[in-house]
Amino acid sequence: MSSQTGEMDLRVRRTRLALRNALLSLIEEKGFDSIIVQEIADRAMINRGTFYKHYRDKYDLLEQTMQELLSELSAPVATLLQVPEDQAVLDALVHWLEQVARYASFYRMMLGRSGNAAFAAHLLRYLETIVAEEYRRQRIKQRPGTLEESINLRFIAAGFLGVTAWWLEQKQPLPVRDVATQLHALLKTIMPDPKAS
Amino acid sequence: MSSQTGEMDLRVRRTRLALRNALLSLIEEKGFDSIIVQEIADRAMINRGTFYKHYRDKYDLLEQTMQELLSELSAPVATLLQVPEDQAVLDALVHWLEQVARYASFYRMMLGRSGNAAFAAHLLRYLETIVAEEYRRQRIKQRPGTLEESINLRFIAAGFLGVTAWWLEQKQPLPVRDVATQLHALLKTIMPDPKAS
Amino acid sequence: MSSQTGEMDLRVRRTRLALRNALLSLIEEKGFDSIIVQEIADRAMINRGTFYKHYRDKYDLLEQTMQELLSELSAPVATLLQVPEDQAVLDALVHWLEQVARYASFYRMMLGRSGNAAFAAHLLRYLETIVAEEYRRQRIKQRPGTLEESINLRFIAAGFLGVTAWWLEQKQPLPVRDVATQLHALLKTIMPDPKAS
Amino acid sequence: MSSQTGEMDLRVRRTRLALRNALLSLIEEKGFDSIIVQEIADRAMINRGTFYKHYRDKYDLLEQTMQELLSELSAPVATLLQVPEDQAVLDALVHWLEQVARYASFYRMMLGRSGNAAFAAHLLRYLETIVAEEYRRQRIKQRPGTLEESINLRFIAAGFLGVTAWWLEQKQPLPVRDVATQLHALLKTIMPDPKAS
DNA sequence: ACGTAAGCGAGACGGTACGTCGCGTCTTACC
DNA sequence: GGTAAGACGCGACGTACCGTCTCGCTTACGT
Repeated sequence: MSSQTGEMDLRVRRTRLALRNALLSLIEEKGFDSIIVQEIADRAMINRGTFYKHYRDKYDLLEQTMQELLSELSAPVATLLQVPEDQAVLDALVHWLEQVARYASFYRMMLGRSGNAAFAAHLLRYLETIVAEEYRRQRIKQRPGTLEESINLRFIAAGFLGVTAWWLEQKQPLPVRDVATQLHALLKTIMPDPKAS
Repeated sequence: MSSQTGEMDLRVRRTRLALRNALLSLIEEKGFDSIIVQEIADRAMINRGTFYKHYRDKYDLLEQTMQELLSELSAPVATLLQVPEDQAVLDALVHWLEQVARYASFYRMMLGRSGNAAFAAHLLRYLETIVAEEYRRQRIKQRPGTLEESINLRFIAAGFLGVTAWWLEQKQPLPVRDVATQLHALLKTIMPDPKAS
Repeated sequence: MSSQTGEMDLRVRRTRLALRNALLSLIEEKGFDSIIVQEIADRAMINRGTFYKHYRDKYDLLEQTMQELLSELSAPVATLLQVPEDQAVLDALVHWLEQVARYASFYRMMLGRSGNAAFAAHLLRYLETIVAEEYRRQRIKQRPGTLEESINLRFIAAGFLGVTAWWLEQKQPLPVRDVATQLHALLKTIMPDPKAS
Repeated sequence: MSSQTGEMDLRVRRTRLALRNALLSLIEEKGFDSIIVQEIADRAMINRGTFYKHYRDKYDLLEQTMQELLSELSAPVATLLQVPEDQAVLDALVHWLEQVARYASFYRMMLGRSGNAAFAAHLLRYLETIVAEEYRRQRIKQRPGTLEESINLRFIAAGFLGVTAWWLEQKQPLPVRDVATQLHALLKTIMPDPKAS
């Protein structure tokens, strides 16, 4: 049941990959809630019993799949933001949107009205961390832990996630760059200029 | 199965009220998803079969309950915002938070990680409408339907909802006024000053 | 889950009867062990889930069915043996064999090599009681509870059951009367003549 | 999968012995039916897969184990009965009971209410052969194959097995000699005296 | 004594059946 | 007509064993 990726039995890795992909494609088609384990197993072309050898239930599979997607996001964003340039933030935004776009239908479903609150909460928490770090990086003179700061952090993270969801909802896809630019503008407006404060 | 409130059989109104309250209290205790119809019926002290005489399923009951809560919100907010004063916006914010606070545990659950995406989407849509009207009221010089405007609207509405959820998550309740003030400040920062533009 | 026969819901009685008959016919065809619950339900044309509303598992159903069959046996045999005639014993034997013959295929299976030990033990115990009563009726001068008596009782009951099983195993059915007569002869040989002792 | 004992690989013999003993001890503890292959393997301290290298399933293992036990019985009994003395029969009875006693808990389980019909049938068949030979040895004037003879044979064999099971059921073990004597008496009563007929 | 085929441990996998749970529908009888 | 009581069909759940199948390691046997 553990999730090491490296040194495992080939069959195990094959099976888990198949399950992961089955889940993703099913979510794209009909959302998460209405999926039943038999469907996942069918699509992955493994036996239902085998599913339970690897995951406790469909929520467990979702959890682990989520972790993997998130870890594809985290590292590069962190790297980008190490450069203290204004450009870095824009790059990070672009990277975020592009990454989301890679699994667009998946994220659209998970963030939509028949989506999954836990998933959104997970992403939200992640975004909050990023924004918090950015605050610190810009040495913004808000005492951490302040009421003011907490509210601002959550406001930005939630707004950010909201716009991402909005972007995914559009019938015809809007260019990443345009959305990133507008988000960047919003962030600059809302994040107090360190020199000015 | 219809939802008129006024002229119905007394027994019917009693039954529906009991079901509504049962649902609310159960959501506060364990969230919506894990609730089963039998529990609602038990707590409402009615027969399970009777439940189905009134509602298609638990989602139907939630839907109708949701509508009722929302309609308690809408009217006053609309009224408040008719006054073209800066103060009006703050009042509206205060009213929103107070209203949410009346059913704090309910909203906390529905907006939390084991919450319900449809519910959140519903609220989000409502907030977006309010913010859009406010934009129009302030005659902000953004061409409606623009990319820019759509993004800003969603950003603000989502940020707003995010902060509300954050507020509900706090162990010890923060004063409505403080949160409203900070939100007001954020809104003033982010909504372009009509005179300046 | 209780087994009252009288005052129950009509549907319940219909369902249980169907299950009982399904079980009996299935046992005749393939023995008890290899039967699965789904088969019983299929043949009784009820849903598998409903089966579990009435019986804990297939063993429970067997148990209760067994009780019913046995109670069809007991009463008349007891009555017959109340007459202190030699003829009475023969009559009882005939009745026993005839009763078994009514469900011949069922008993054949349950007493055969793919049969069920618990069932055989059940019958054996019943026969032992009958024989013990007969001993008492004939005022046989064996101190009850003696080693001698216990062994004799068991020997007769087991021999009796063995012959019944043997009779059922025959391809072409032997006349009840012949078998009963021979058994009667054996019993007279083995049961010490009260006058002689 | 074959069962030669002599010339096999040491490891194979070790493994099979371990499995046989594991089976026997498990049967003593909980009867045969409820045993699962994993348990046998665990107790024998071999891998479950290895079990299937040697036996088709647990019934196969039982079968072979049974054969071994039976062959320990047969030979001496046959020998004893060659002597045409009355004493020989008693000796054979004693030997039978003693042999059964060596694996008392095993036989107790296999012949008890949670026992195995196939096993009992097996023993019964064996006993029937013995009794049949004894009939022949005593030149009893019953035409073989008669209804009368068949019934008597089965009656005696079944009675015999029944008493053996009864003996095993007793909490405190009764002396072999007493039971053998009583059985002997029964046999003499029931088997028609050749001289007299 | 040693190389090699066999035995074996470890464990993934496809199956089948289990007993349970929750759903939504229905019927009967009561008020 | 609104309810209570509860049987029923249905479908999914998570679990338990089954028998089969690699894959390497280890060990007894034959030369």
